[in-house]
Amino acid sequence: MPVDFRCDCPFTSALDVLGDKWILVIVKQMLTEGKETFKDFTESDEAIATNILSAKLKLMEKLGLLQKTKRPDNKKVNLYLLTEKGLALTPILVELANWSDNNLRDIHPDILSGEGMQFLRQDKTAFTAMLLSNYRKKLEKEGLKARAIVNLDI
Amino acid sequence: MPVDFRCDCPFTSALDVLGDKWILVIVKQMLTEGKETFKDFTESDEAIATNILSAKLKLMEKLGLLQKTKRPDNKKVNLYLLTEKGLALTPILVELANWSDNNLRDIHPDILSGEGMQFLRQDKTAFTAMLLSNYRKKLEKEGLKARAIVNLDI
DNA sequence: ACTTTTTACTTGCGTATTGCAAGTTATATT
DNA sequence: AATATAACTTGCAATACGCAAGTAAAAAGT
Repeated sequence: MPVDFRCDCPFTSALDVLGDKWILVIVKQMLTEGKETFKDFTESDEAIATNILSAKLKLMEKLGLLQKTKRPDNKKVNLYLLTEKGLALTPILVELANWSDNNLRDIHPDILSGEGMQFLRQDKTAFTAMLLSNYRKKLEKEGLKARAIVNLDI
Repeated sequence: MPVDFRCDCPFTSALDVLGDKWILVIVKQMLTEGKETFKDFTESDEAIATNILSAKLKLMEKLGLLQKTKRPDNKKVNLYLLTEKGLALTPILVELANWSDNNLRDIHPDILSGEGMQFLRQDKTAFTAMLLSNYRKKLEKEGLKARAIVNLDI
């Protein structure tokens, strides 16, 4: 699974890495739902299978999108945390959500329009900045406080 | 192939539709390389297989991302042209290219840095607007002029 | 101390998507 | 009328995805 690039186009190369059904969903869950452990991800709405989750987390670590660590007081639970390279995916996610909001409702009427989406509609840039700032705050606290939930009910 | 949605999350729903290796590449080729016929797509750098191309074009038409038409004087050649819903994907593509430009060079050093990418780096918004405006100009001419190339050598 | 639960996986197997090569049909060109 | 071109389809191999079950190590409960 070492990602082979089709050509030198920056658009296509991004899709060689991100063009699947799971990687960006996992980033979303970390960024907007505060998920950080293997268990967290398996309990999500999207219901990722454990074998795929395992493979994707490994790949994402290899790609440098996330880092695998542990809390000093717990040898069992692994923490998966976004790196800067992973955090840099935020604007892509925001554009994806924005596109769904504007263009997918005809074939999928139940798409959520919660507080988060309304914020996004008003100010995309501020929404992106908020997600990043929340996650960075969470990272700072990591190791001390057990959990700094970022859940926004998108 | 009727796209089934995993849940009601706008992020995830976008990926249910766009989360594959080809749809956004096809949109990119239309938007930045002036591709519009079946033949055009098969001749690309990315080398999409004809069976996959056929399936994806059908799906994209069904999703309303593109429209299939012909020129009045030619019954053989099909034209695939982006709709507004398809054009609305432009900001996503721009963010993808921008992410590659900034984060993928370590594992893929040959990523292009042409004129287009330099424009993108300087002003993402203006770059997006330029792509859209170029494509709309091309659409206007369609039917009269044979080809309004948008090729930017990204 | 020892039994149970929790977490983080792996393995096996079936299904779905992707990819290659070759073939087919209709239209256009010579 | 013969050849070439465009737009496909079909068959089959390879890869990715998905479910269910099982395992190992650490933590929690008694």
